[in-house]
Amino acid sequence: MKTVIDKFRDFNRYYTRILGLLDDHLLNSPYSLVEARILYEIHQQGPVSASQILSEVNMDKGYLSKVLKQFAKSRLISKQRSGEDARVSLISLTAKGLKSFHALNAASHEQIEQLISNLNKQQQHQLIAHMEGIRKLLSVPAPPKDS
Amino acid sequence: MKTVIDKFRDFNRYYTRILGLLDDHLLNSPYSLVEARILYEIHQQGPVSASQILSEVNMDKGYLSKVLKQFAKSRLISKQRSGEDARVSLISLTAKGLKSFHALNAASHEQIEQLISNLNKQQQHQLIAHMEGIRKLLSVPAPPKDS
DNA sequence: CTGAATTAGTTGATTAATTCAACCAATTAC
DNA sequence: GTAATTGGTTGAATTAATCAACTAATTCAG
Repeated sequence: MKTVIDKFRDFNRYYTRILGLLDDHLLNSPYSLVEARILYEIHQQGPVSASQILSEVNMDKGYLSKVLKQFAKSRLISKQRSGEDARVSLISLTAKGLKSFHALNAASHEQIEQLISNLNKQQQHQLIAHMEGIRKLLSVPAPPKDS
Repeated sequence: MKTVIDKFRDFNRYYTRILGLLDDHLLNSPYSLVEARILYEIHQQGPVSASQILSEVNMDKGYLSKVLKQFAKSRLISKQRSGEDARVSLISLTAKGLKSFHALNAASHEQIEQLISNLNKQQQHQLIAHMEGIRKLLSVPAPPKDS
């Protein structure tokens, strides 16, 4: 009999594949998965510092710096020095960057739409309920020590 | 209000991160995520051909060939020509490969254990139920055309 | 049967992705 | 004020991944 942990790992393999499929299709765009994710974060968080992005995305800061440099070079983002702390640059999407983001977004949206196209409304909501259930459970805090 | 698709994508970002965390920790091993996955498939499927692995894992066949070559060089796997079809090699783990696999496996197991350590039995089963629910829903087939 | 097309897998060349440590400049802590 | 820390950049190096060309074995079509 499979243990809870085995089943968890089964799901991880399964979902890795789902995510992989989505990426592949998304890759009619010139952006890699992480680039897309970075664009997303910049879009989401308005003017944002590199370290704020890092705290969301979990990657090497040197690498992020290079990706951002590329983005700046191709005019997807603009940087503005923070008044509060002159070390940090606040990054925003340019109009061009926003456009790229929207294109990516639409492609990704379409992929998911495809994926759930066979589900009726009720099933779709069940699906989301499962996802939210997982998140909730995986963020259950440790019980307080009764010291 | 967020749509079903938006929520689905939220979950994808969330779960990407979960998977990323697991990988990172797994990477006290000398193996990359895909290498680990390949070892897993060889272990799982007994003597297996490269193309069978490809059908599970979804990667470039040239790249897989190189990874397998490395594995062979470091004596993790052995190849044996298939009697049925002389083009295919059937791949198995050597004793050394099995040992490496077990080490990886134990590390991965431990990670998950950690992740669910705050959950009681009932919550753990809920978690698995959610995962299985997702799998089931995402494999709902298209309705037959009533032609 | 015979030649054309397909399939399994390999290889070399090339590009893309990622890491790493050293580093500068600004800020905070002592 | 000086030391330590933080935000970010850079160059060098390594690793990962792609791609097309290729060999050899197999299948398919006539």
